[in-house]
Formats: sequence, structure tokens, C-alpha cells
Amino acid sequence: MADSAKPVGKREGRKEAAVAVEETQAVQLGELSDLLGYVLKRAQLKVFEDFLRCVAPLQLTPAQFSVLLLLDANPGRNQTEIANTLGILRPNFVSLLDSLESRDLCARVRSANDRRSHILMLTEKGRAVLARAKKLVVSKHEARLNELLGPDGREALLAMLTKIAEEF
Amino acid sequence: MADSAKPVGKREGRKEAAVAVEETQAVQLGELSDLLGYVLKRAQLKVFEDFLRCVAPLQLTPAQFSVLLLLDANPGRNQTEIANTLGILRPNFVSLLDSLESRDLCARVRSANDRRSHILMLTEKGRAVLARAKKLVVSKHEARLNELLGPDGREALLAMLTKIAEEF
DNA sequence: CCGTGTTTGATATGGTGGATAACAATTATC
DNA sequence: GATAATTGTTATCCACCATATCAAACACGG
Repeated sequence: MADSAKPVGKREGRKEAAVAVEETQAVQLGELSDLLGYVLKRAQLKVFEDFLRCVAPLQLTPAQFSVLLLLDANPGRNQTEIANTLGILRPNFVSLLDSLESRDLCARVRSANDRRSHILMLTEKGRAVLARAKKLVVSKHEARLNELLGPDGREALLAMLTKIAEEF
Repeated sequence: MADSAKPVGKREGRKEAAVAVEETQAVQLGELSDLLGYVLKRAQLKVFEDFLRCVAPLQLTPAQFSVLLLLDANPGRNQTEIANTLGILRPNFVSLLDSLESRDLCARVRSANDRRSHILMLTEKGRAVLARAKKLVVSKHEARLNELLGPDGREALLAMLTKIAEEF
């Protein structure tokens, strides 16, 4: 703290010099841009983000939407079966179902065969909401992806991702 | 509970009957298999899972690895800059850095120009670990993806995901 | 200079998902 | 009929993400 504490270089304090000379030079991603896992996660976040926007009027998360879809395609199944196919652990599936049931989108019905299990089914409202959600997803969400990648690009992407998801 | 409570059919008690007749029929994914977001997330989980396995000997998560990569490619940057380019919020980046610094993989050095900020740098050990991690990632992780998709397939996938991550 | 506003790293905190253990009720098995 | 397994549930823990706030340090206008 003898002669120059700040006087060091107010004239081009590295920030101003940067603006003039190098515009604060952006951070280089480097090899990160070749890391499939990194780009994959980034893309996934963007896609989910857009999904939420597109289906916002119906207040459905990707997980909730996927449950409604499964219930519609698989009537008569119980919680364990639905949760398993979605890769959700049974304990965590309970509150997810609670949220849907509290909104009267689906219902748990005690099975007659096995009184331990709950048969899951969509309510009328659930079917209606699902139908509207599907339309939003197709007309806004997937449409935007189609626009960005092209129909064939989207198919190719889907095929490769499916391969990874199933065989990796 | 009059005549047959259990006697209903021990011989094919609905589970056994299923095994014989329908093998407990798998739950149908239905339209879920065409939902890009769903497949994308599934694939992402698989890839991260494999990454963890491949780089397990070095005890590095994808996030930690990406930080080491960035520090190596961008010497002299501070926490805010690194965190921002990774999409990590500054508060959450603190503990992530703590974990790396406590293992002596990187270090925070007070900047001379701006004594608020910490210049981040890899330690010798950090560089060594990063080098070993890179080898594992390339030789095991990315190699497996190459094997599954083919070199051109992997490139095409990377290109489309990058497009989504950047332009979506 | 000085006061106001901003930035940086940090802490605290809340919310959400994922994972395990344990439990009562029910069913399966022998 | 006793023992084991399954189903839904609760409780709990941990990892991530997000917001508000703070002290220290800087920037800037008067």
C-alpha cells in the first residue's frame, strides 16, 4: 500500500481494455461441445422447457403428461406397473398420482382380484385434458422441433435416442 | 366368499394364467415412444449413467468433469464466468467448486485486478486427473456410443442436439 | 473525494426428484 | 396355517435448482 494501490491502471482496467480490444472474450467450450452427454443434457433441458411453455395452459408437467398417456393406453393397470414403465420408483409415484387425482384427472380404484393394488383409470376430465394436451404438444411443441430439424431429421434423432435409451 | 375364495384357480390364479396365456402382457408405451422429450430424457439418463461407470475410478460426476474441462480451456476466469457458461447458478456453483478444491483438483486465487473475484485454475493434480478422465471418456464412454451409433451416426446426433440446445 | 449503485462470492433457504428403509394390509407359497 | 412376498404408503435422505440476501470490493456521477 505504498505508492499505487488503485492507480495501477484505471485507464484500461482490463475490463475496459477488453471491451475495446477483445469484447470480454467469450468462454471457450472446448472439448465440451463434443461431449455427447453434455449436449444431450442441454438439449433435454431446452425441450422440457418448451414442453412446459406449450402445455402451460393445462398445467401439466412432462411427467404428468406421460402418466396420463400411459393410463389412456393401458387401462386396468396398477401403480407399480405404471410407475415401473416410466422408471419412477413406487414411493415417488404416490405424490405424482396424488396431484393428478386431486385435480380429478385420474382415479385409484381398489382391484377386486387383488385388494392390495389400485387400478388406475382416467376420469372424463382426465381424458379431456389429455386430448387437449396432445393437441398442444403436436401443434406447438413437436411442430417446432419439426421446423428446426425437418421431419426426417426428427425421425432420425428419435431413432438414435431410442437406440441409446434401449440398448445402451 | 361362499364357494371359492382361493380355490378359484390355484392352477392358473391369474398370474399363472398370465404366464401361460399372455405372459402378464407388457405395458404399452403407446404415443410415449414418439414423444421426443421422453426419449430424450431416457437417453440422457442412460448416457450419464454410463459416464459415471466409465469414469468411476476417478470419482468424477459429469458436472465436475465439465468444470475441469472448462478450467483447462479457459485459464484466468472467475467463478461467475465458468458457472454461467455451464448454466449453473453462482450460489450452486460454490459447493461444486468446494468439492473440487477440497480434493486439490483446482484452486481459487484472488484476482489482483478485481479483488472481489476468484481466478480459477487447475492444480497439477487436477490436470493429471483431467487427463486420465479424458482417456477414460474417450476410450470407454464415447467409444461405446460410437459402437452403437457408428461414427457418422454419432456426429449426426451431436449436430442435431447442438442445434436444439442452441436454437430451440 | 464521496455517495450511490453494481458486481462477486457466499450463505441460507425452499422446492423438486430420486433413492432407501420400514410398515400395514393383503396375497402367495408350502 | 405359518412364512414369505407384494402393494401402496410414509418417512427420510440426498442431489439439483432457484431466490433472496449479505459483505466486500469495485464503478461512476456529482
